[in-house]
Amino acid sequence: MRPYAQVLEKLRGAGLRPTRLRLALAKLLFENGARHVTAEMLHAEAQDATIRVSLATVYNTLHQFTEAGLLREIVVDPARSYFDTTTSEHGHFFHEATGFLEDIPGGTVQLVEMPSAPDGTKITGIDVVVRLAAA
Amino acid sequence: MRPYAQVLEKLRGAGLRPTRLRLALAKLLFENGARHVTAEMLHAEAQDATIRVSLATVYNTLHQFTEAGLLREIVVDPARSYFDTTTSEHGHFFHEATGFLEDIPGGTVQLVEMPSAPDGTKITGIDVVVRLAAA
DNA sequence: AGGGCTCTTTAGAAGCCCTCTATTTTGTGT
DNA sequence: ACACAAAATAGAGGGCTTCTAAAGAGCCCT
Repeated sequence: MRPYAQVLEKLRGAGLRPTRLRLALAKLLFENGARHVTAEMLHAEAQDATIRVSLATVYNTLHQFTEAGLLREIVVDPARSYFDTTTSEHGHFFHEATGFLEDIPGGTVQLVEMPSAPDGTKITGIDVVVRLAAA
Repeated sequence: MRPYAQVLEKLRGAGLRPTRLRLALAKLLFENGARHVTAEMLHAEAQDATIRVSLATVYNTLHQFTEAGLLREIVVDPARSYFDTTTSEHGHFFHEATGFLEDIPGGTVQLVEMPSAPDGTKITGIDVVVRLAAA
């Protein structure tokens, strides 16, 4: 198999130099389905895959990917930042007890009415987070 | 005027001892209309009103009020926690550049369809945040 | 291919919110 | 008032994230 062809294209398309680490992290992120990761999770995963990378680089990379539109940052937990590999508009379930974050399945969560942005502003994103506890 | 009657009732109703600082902070919070404050903002305000209170107490108080249902915590910014004096379900505009948080006016933001909670969980809250940038 | 310039990566320190701890202060029921 | 329990405090400590300065890797041009 040609392991890096896809992610390589992805990085090129985003105008990011395809460095070794970016390729490796991109592979972890984008070749395992829809994912929601924290910096620490991704760092640990990289270690497990014997990719030597510093936590600072993981943060850098996540932010660069986010700016390039490959990731979307989801703010649900004051203590941690999550990054979502699905960048289109969609809602999330957040399990408060475990910190597990997942997409809301079954089509997009939609608002009855689009709120109109205050004067002098424009809407850059709409986040819908449904918080969950054990039943 | 009888300055503390209202907030006193509020604290009593929530089962919180009406201490001097709680009364003072509650007054700042609840007698100035709908508000969205961070711990630091409230602390600064208290100082300005010549209320000597430590930041730790402000945090304690905000959390106690939140648990008692007098406030609602809004997670919009990874760097800061906001507390909202309006506790009913409603959406927010968040001005990313300034950190200013406000209610979405004109009736409640509503979802087209209520998502069903995953097995073994129950919904504890739904947050809708509309992010804004300068037009 | 090699040189040089720029962009990346790194480790460690530092920053920022926020929480914890141990002590002092305040409120409350008797 | 008294004594007990709850609350407030200062300061240290913690966790996540960012910064800094130095080393390394990628890329373009000849």
